[in-house]
Amino acid sequence: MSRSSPAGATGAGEDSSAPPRGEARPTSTRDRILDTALQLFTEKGFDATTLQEIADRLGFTKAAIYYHYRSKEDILMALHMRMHQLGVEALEQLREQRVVTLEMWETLLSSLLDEMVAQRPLFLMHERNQAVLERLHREEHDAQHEDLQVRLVQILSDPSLPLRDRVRMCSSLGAIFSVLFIGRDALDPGSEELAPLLRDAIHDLLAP
Amino acid sequence: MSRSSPAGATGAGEDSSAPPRGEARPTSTRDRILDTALQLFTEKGFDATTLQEIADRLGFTKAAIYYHYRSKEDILMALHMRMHQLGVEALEQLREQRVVTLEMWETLLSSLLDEMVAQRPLFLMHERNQAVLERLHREEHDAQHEDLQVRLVQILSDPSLPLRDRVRMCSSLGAIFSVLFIGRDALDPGSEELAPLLRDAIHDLLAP
DNA sequence: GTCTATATTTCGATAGAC
DNA sequence: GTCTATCGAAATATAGAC
Repeated sequence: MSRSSPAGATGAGEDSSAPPRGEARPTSTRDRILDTALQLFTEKGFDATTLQEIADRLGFTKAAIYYHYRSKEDILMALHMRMHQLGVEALEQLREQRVVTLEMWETLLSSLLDEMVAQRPLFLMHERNQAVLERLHREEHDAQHEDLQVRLVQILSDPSLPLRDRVRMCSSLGAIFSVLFIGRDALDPGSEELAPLLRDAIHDLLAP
Repeated sequence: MSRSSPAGATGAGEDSSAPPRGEARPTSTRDRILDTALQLFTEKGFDATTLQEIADRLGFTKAAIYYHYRSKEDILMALHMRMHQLGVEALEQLREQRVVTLEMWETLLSSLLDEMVAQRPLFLMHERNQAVLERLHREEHDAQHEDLQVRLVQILSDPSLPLRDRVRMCSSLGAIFSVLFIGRDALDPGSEELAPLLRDAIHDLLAP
């Protein structure tokens, strides 16, 4: 408990004091661990990934990781927080809104789509490790976790909206996920044509 | 290798000789293990579930499970096969089809929706354990696994279809998943109103 | 078919040198 | 910050009695 190392007591909080403000991003070891973990957690799943493998891929030993993170779960949480932040920023748009209209939802999904395309690996990892992440979630209700998902459920549950509209809001969200994840081997997600076509589909779905 | 027990060499094949053809389904121990595993794999994930827990919940010991299944993975595979069978039957409809039209896709999704509603726990487990299942998949290319997903990718990749249509086919599939899984806490999946509304949404998505 | 051990292995985590 | 070495805790799987 009395260490003077990066693995400090913040749990999984991203180090907000991004220190080396340079041009050729030095990529801290801490971040390199995160990147490698992201790959492996996605490929094999969190539980099936060992710290040994992460260390091997980075060229040092398992023990070194513990200088940077307190536990394996901490690494996962750090990744989760990265993504969580993106989602929170997206939902920020409709903070304060009493009621969410179909138009607002469409706007929201449009920016969410951009973010997901840009950060697909992160979302993919999340998708493929739902069970573990939800377990960690349960064990950490201490946090400020008015989580993303809670807010989403809140919106989609709003009884002042017709069920029809809520079904379509949910469906349009699913459309994004399916094209980026289910269809990731069938529809080239890098293609420039894809996003506009998906936006069109979403638009049709949300038309009154 | 020379056992005379149910855990025989079939790997994970469902016992196709459904023996006790009675009215009050005796529910074999083999099936009860499967049901319990389904619950736990969904709640906590495959890796985080121990055979001990499964046994506890069933009221006998870990060792007894090994009489019925050769390994923990075998249990997962048996569950996977249950679901796989459903998907194969659904896709059977468009076996022989040179090209899949939007109309055919809509019909397919309609029956898929029925099946998914009826077997939601099974699909939910699958959704929440993608990483493990894909890993097992890789290690078992020996099987007849022209898997479901392969066939799906095949259809959604068909270059003779406009990209626009393929995006919408994929989106409509995602709509089902999202309403049944993402929105499972927001939109009561048991509701009678839900399926028709979802079908309407899918129809709009697939309109030419 | 189910039990009581027990073998075996793997992996997260720590201690302490450098 | 990274290393070697090791501890300790599961958890899968097996052996053999009942």
